[in-house]
Amino acid sequence: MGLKIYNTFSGKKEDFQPVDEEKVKFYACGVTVYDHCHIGHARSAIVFDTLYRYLRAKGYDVTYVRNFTDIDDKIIRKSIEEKISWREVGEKYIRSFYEDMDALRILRPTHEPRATEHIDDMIMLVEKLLRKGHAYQAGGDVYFSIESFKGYGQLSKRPLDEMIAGARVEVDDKKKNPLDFALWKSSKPDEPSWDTPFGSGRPGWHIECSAMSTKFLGNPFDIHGGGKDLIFPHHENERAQTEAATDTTFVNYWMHNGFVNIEKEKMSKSIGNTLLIRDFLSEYHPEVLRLFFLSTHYRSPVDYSEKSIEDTNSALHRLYYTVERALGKIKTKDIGARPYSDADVLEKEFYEAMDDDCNTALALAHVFELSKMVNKMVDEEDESNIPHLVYVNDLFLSLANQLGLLNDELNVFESQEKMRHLTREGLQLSSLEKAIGERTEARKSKDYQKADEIRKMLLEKGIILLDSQKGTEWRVKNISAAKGER
RNA sequence: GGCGGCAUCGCCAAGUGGUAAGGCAACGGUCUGCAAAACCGUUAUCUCCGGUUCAAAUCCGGAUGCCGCCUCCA
Repeated sequence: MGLKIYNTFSGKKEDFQPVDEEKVKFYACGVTVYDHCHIGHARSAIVFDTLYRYLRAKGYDVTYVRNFTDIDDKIIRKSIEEKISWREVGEKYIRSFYEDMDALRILRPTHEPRATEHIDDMIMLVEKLLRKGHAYQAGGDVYFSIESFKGYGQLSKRPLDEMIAGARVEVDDKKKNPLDFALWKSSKPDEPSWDTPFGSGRPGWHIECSAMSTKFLGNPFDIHGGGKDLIFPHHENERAQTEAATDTTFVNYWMHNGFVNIEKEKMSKSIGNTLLIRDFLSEYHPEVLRLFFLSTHYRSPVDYSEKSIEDTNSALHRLYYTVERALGKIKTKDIGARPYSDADVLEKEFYEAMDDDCNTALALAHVFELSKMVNKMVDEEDESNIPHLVYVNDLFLSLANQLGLLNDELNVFESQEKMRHLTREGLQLSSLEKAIGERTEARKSKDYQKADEIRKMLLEKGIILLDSQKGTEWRVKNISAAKGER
């Protein structure tokens, strides 16, 4: 089994061959810390988190670097708005970022450098580019000369002359070529700046990723990832300046994830339809978002809609209940597992799917089939198959975990949702329990009319009652289903 | 204007040459005092036209319709 990765550079799926046989060096573009993260950031983080988990599961020693851009025009603007220093802006939103990412169970990368911690590395890189004639100074700024790098445009596949002709490029007299981009910018008097041999100022946007990826991973390194929008100009420019400076390949595999639309519309600040991760999490369990994104191939656009999220929510519940049922049947931890070949087939297919450019949608299909297999075994009368059940359930859980799913105990998963629901409906847990108690009494005395009234009354508040030998439990009714009835 | 992508069951979504995964929803059945959950069963020939091939959702050409990027953006 070999991993294949779709490489944006070649436009093809390629066999993955790391520079070092055992190791993978992986860089993903992080965020600019000037605001809370939205679900588009979440998608990128989840996609590359999944890749990170999978590479590790395959036995690679992975060095994963994800940066923070903590100096930039937007941060400066925000610091004026919020009347705090630009450093405080960065601190504030880095904290926010971690809260969101931790909630989503995004694993921490190996290194998370901040741009301003590596100003010296950037200065060295700019100096090198000046020395080699790939950059020039103009009015306090330093620009990269794209004509000095013959491969410019190869990543984004744009013919140079047409890009200039297309001419939505800002005209700037200081630049020799309109497509030249800033490596270093002079600062205005009240802006943050660093002293350098080529004048005081602050870094251009692209230079940080070149400097930090090279520092932590060397050249070339294996995988560079980010959102599709970063292909041009960010990654094109990173590539140009790094390869021009080092005369070696910068990156072997470029990976880009697709965008998130909301209700069929592009999510953007100007339309005002951005959905923050924290707002999503106040309504749903974090794994709902992960399962939702993993249900679509990472390179395709995905349309966020309330219905899709509700569907995903139902699907996730099903997986959780499968585990509950299995554990209920297994009861004790002491039962040994006995291999089951039908499950092994699904495991193999799971890995084949993941090997095929991280086809998580297909991999998930196999997880659902395992879920079905577990449920079937739970329903079997014959207890002699329990060791098989133990085996299949373990496999089911481990593959789900590998995708970052089913991390919680069911009661934790459910209780969060129940509390959110009670709050939304303005219900007290105690009064709910009282009503359930009354119904239990009514059922005991065979007063089914009263019992049904209570069931119906609670159903109107989105609460489903489940009677079993163990007593009556309650669950939150799927919201979209509830809406259909009202 | 340039570059690129997409069109598969009611909805979401895999599938790049051999007669279509999975999820959600729906319906029938088992179970239940009634329900729910779970399980079993049922529900598609892949936008249209033409071509290549023994064979195409999958390759080629064309049409139509969506969308993204080219400017900060995950």
